[in-house]
Amino acid sequence: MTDPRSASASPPTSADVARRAGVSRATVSYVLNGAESSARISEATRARVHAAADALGYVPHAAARALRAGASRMVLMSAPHVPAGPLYARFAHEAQSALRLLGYTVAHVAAGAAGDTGIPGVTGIPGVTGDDGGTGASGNEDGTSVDVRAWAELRPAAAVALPPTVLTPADVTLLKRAGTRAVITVGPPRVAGAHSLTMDQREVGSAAVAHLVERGRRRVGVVVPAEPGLDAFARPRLAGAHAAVAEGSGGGADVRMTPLPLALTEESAAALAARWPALGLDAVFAYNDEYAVLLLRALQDAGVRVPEDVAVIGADDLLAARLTRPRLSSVRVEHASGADFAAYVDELVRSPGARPRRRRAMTVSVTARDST
Amino acid sequence: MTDPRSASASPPTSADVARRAGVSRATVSYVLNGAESSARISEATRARVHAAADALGYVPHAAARALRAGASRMVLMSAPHVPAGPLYARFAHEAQSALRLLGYTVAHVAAGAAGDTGIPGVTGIPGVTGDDGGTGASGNEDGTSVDVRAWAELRPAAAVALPPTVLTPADVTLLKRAGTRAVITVGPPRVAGAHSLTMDQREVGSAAVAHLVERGRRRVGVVVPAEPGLDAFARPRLAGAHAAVAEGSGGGADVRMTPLPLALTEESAAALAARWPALGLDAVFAYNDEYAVLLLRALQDAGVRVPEDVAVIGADDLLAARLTRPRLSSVRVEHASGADFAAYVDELVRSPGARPRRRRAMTVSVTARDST
DNA sequence: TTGAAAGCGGTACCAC
DNA sequence: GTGGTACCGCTTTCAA
Repeated sequence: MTDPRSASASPPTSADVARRAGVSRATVSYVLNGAESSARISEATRARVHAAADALGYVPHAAARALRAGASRMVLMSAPHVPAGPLYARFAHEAQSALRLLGYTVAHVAAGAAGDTGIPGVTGIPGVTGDDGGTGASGNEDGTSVDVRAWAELRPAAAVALPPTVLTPADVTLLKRAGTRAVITVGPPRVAGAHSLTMDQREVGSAAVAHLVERGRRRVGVVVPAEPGLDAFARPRLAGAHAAVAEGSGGGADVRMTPLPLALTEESAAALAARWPALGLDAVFAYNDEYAVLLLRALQDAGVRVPEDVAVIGADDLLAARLTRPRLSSVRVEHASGADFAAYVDELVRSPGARPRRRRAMTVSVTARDST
Repeated sequence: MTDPRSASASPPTSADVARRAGVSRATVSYVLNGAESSARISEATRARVHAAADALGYVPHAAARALRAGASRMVLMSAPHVPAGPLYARFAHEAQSALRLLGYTVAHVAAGAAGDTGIPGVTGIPGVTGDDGGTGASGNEDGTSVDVRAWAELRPAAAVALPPTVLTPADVTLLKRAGTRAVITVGPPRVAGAHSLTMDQREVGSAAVAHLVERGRRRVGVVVPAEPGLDAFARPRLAGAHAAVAEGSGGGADVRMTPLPLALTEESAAALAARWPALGLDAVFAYNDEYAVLLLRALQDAGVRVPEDVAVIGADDLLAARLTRPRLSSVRVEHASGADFAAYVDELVRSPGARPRRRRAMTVSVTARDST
């Protein structure tokens, strides 16, 4: 039971516990951390210490411990700027659980715009940043974003940049310099001095277009979300679509590609559908099942027949793709399991000397249904 | 420019910077924190310090600073166990940005199952936890979950429990005892010694059922997701539905309520639709637009007419609700803005003495379309 | 079996 | 204008 007069006084320290138990701080540390190395503490003493700690509601101070230990067991992962898709969220969550099982404390921290560096006294409120008269706020004129400084200050064991976050080589250098044992980027395969888990969204575009070409389509529209936050995914998917035709996966057939900006609103979809005949397309890859469903509906309302007039394929294989008529074909994305990822991180933390490597973290396949 | 021979050596400390700049650690601290109180440092010295810090890639150690300062500017927020909905994600993200603007470092940490306490040496790997022979792992027989201990160890300025996370009174006590200035629960209005932002999902159920009753429906089915992770939202929504009829919002009309378990799969929906006639319902509130779309489709495939035979209403007003035929009515949920929330947190941190209060963080309204 | 003491990296008070 | 220096809370030798 925690002491009733809770809130007020300052948090109990190990010294408080020691005093209450009538022992030294060292003994408290031994008992509470309970490693085999300190098995030589009398049962009675241990009981007294535990009782005192409980009574006081003692919780060790992570910062003090980390400071003393020199290394933390914290894994920092970037939090997505935008509401991410469900499969993506699942991956992040799985990874988090698996890492905790390995003894790491996982924290998702925003990788967003500048602001502050977490300094107790100095807030990021506009107007405060200019007052140090030096050569600029805090150095880092070389492109290192402020967020990464905040990360480095936390001295994590590992730092994981999930898309759409990107790390510059300078970011990686800074983190490593700060003792981060594993710096990992997940996403596009650009190396940067960091280890990486490739999750190349281009493959999604390639697979979609390859499928359409296989089905005999030659004039392919590619929906590009107007929503800015999706760029990090959308651009590579479009690029992959282009790459597919460049490599001539259609057996040398000459395929025409048309990017189609589309916002996630009915109006936008209706507008696109209205000018559809003029576009002269016989297929469309819609970035995502969500966009695909929206477009499909608008096309049908405009009298365009799917798949007769135009083949439609989405991606991510969401439930929504199975609920339309016709049922939507989709590029299914299979992520590496969170457990695998966690093991990878752990391995890297243990042997930080290892040369940066790349691993595939994603495989794609086409689920063909009735819309193509 | 950061030093090329990056990775190897241990991270530079302020002492390293001092040595390189030929000054004392105190001076380094003054220059780098650049408060007006230290305006009496010569311009030349400041330049030398900055240059040294840059050259070394120096980043202050957050733990050391927090230790010294006694208080951190960290806000801990629970990360959802399950992929949360988009509006919810938006709220979380907005809050995060706004808090950063106020000078806080926000970290989302999992509030999941037990495991470890982040202790450097001791992992949570099965088999390691039993070896301290005491009265149990680390005390806490009173229900305080392990996660909260991990939170408390980090000595955050504020702790925010987002649904579906719940905090017990013991959790709250522990956190406050650890110096957390603001402990806030967002979600169901149970107070617990903590401040709270009520976001009562029951209102969603009430609004939906009230709408259906108003439309003259009397035998109402309520879809309850079979997915376990959604309980925290689903249960209160169902409860709210019941409450609506109990309070007789239908003007004393006697309304029958039937819970309908449904998994987010076509099979499950088809099965439910198959036994629909036997259920004798004239309306259904489907938890969510996602479930509503799924059910709507299955009902239509089974020959049930919407809204003639049965009125269907969803919730969350997702885009999907506007893409079905008929278009789906939905309970729209309006969250408090992230900025408001951030301001609330900040206020609480500044005046931790304040008595626990409740605030509404959500308002609901029905968007009537063609399905009811 | 237990205690004393030296730091981990930063900050800030008080001298010089 | 700058440099000592005493902490913050915890871990971990080394003695006793």
